[in-house]
Amino acid sequence: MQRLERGFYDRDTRAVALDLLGKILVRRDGRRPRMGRIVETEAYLGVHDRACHSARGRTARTETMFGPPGRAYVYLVYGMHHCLNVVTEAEGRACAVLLRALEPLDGLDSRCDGPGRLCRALGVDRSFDGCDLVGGPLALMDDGFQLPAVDRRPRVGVDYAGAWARRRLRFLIRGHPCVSRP
DNA sequence: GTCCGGATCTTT
DNA sequence: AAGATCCGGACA
Repeated sequence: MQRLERGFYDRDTRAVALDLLGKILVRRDGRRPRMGRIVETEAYLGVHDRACHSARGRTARTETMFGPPGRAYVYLVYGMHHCLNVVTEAEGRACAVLLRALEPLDGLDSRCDGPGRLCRALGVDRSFDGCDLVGGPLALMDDGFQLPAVDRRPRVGVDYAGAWARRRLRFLIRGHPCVSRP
């Protein structure tokens, strides 16, 4: 099982969102590692994407997205749920992939279908914003899993984004029971 | 300073 | 179908 390196993230965001399907997210904190397989992602394409946070400009909250690829961008939605994203492409492009659902593999007792549940299960909160996925306590691994058929759908909860809301930038493993919605 | 709406989840 | 709950961003 091999940890994904910087170059994996420094690529087209849609390619990263697709290739993250089937990879394993690991949270190490000195106890038993918690891990799950990624079954659903969404691509956010930078400052021109009206659904992407970076489209409203560079601020303290979105600073991490504007930084180098391979770091975690974590934010709070609806005042109560955290969302974990992976920064992609070259520094300054401000693109990211949202991790929406995992199939629990080890050390996880609760469901991870949905970005909020995923973060709660792994104990990820805003203190993880900016944390390096190539070298930190949060890691993405490749275990050679062969990806089955993939479906593409419009992203969830971004209806305000006009034409961008209709683009099929959500990727999921077809028919997988752990996706957040069919 | 005030106001508004959200990349959600749980409960009814 | 609705409520919880709060921060960032937009205005003034």
